[in-house]
Amino acid sequence: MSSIREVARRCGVSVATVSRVFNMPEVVSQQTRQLVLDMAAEIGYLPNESARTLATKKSNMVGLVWDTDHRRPGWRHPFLQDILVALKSALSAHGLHLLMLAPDQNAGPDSRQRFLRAVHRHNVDGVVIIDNGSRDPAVLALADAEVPCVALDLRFTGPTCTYITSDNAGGGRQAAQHLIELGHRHIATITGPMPTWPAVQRLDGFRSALVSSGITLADDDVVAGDWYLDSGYTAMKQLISRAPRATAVFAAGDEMAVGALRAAHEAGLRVPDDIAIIGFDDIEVAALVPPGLTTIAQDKTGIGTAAAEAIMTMLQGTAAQPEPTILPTDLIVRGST
Amino acid sequence: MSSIREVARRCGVSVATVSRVFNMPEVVSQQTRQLVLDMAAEIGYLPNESARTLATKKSNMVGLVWDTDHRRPGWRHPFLQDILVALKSALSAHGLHLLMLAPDQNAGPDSRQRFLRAVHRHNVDGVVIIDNGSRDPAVLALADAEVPCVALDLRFTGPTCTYITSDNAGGGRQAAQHLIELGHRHIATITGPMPTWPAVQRLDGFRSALVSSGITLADDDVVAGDWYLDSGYTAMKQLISRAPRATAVFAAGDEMAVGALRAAHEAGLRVPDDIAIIGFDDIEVAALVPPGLTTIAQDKTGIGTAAAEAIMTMLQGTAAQPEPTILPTDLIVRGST
DNA sequence: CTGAAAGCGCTTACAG
DNA sequence: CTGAAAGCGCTTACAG
Repeated sequence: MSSIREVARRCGVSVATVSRVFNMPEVVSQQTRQLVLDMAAEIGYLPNESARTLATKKSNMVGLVWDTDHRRPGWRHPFLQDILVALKSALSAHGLHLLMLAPDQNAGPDSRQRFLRAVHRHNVDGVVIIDNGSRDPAVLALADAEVPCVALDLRFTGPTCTYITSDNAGGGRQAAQHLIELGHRHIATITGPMPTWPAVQRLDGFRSALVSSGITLADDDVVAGDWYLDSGYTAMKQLISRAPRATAVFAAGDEMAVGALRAAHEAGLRVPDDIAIIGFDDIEVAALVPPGLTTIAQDKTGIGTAAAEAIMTMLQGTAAQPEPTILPTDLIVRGST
Repeated sequence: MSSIREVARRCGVSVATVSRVFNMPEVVSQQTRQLVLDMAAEIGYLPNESARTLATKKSNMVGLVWDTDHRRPGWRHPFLQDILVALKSALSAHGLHLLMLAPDQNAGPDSRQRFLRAVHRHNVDGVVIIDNGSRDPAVLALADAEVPCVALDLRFTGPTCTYITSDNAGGGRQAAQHLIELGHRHIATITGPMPTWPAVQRLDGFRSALVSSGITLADDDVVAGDWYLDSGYTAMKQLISRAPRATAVFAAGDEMAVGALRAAHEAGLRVPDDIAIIGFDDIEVAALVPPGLTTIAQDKTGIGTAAAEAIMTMLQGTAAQPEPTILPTDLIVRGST
């Protein structure tokens, strides 16, 4: 790799000038600039980011924390790829790269420091956190640090933190309204794992919309799942066994809804005639499982893009931290309601 | 951030000694070592990776190239998350981080250099390439560079290159054998996009196993898809319209198989009684779509892990580049055959 | 086993 | 508009 010295030498200028050509081009004369640019292109000069980071304390890398909990190896995000694509392309348009942060080796596996250490060692400028619902203390520790953070689906606050989330309460409301409009009066729900924020919000919104229509959610008609398919299947079986049985079920996540669909099917119930089912997320399968899953769609691309924008505003360093972004959800009607 | 100087000062030793404690601990006296270690822990010293990279030319970062083609924004990997998890955790066990390489801003969007430049600027030690079937010249350019590369599902060769792939031909054979054992004699197939390597291999294996049993694949019974659901749907309609109609179909990817399933359903055909369908990949949906998709499973975790191991061997720099890894596939029988 | 010194490739006041 | 010089935080021969 040719260094800045090499191009300076060949151009007969100082390294400072070459540096300026790349960092504050307006300050160098048109003629010198062109000379340097041409020479750089000719010999394939590329600034060394490590050296630059060392000198400026800015790495142009944002850390990605995700899949954090070594005790939950099976955890999967329902639409990670969509988020990643949007996030990465929005960041790269501004010259930022994404570094997947691995827990620091020298911190213990349970150390609260294991991400923070990685953040500092690698000089990442900011971090994006994709929640996995585990309340990992090492993730929470990032909030206390002075590094800009944006969390997804996690109420992450602090002087340099903000978060992005779908309007989970609103989505829950949409689900309820849809079912009510279809004439359902006895409605049940399968919630997410209960202390988690999205699960709570979706339930709250759902319940409040029912209440507005004079419908109450019986305790027996609320069963918690864990977002995954099997839990939806089990929960649905439980709901089906009740008498009288609900005529509609809101599953707070599509995977669980698919499990519920299967349980209904096995019980010989027709969907939506005997029982209607509505999910949440709009994952790919939703359109594929017969009779097609009606669901509340999250704006997956919007989430990734908003995360990128939030982190970039914070890196600008101008304003205070950006307000949390709450993205609207969308009712997608398919065959299951 | 406290620097190496600070801990040296506090311990009354030279920075060289502190550096040795972290990089060649066996060479410093037990007593000094402990002193330094304690002090480092006390003041929270963390080596700065940028400075280290600058000095050693090794960054402990491996680049990830994926989703490379800006002209194909909709491209999705069927099991990216599984690969990522396995790759990341295997790498991080060795202190390596994954940097998602964004195309270099200053190369044109079509420049063959756009990944290579990012590789050099960021001093990544190696790169993992996840193929998207696009033959992006900027990806191919990585093969000519001197940086260690391992590609997934892409026959990537060169002095510092190797690749990982499932045994696509073997999987194709397994699919054929399964159908033959079930008594099928008139068999059709929906292939992947045709010049791509996995598509070709799967078809070759499939066809050769048929031939071994004295069955030939009629030209009309071979329809190409593009891996995605819709193409499977369309291809299946076409196959169904043939007379005589095949009694079994091998779709070379699960997404396409799901589309085929739908087409069969819409045509009023019972699966597997009227027509059997077998897929390839074993993605999550395979188990979810009724009647359950029989498929040839890829070892998703194995692929990620193998990629990590290959890159680490190359970084060791001892041997020549590692041999390509061909991972066995697995027949998973469900309801569709 | 340890230290002094040079060097990795850049940026940025400070002068001019 | 440009250059000389110091500094970013580390590693690594070279001596001892």
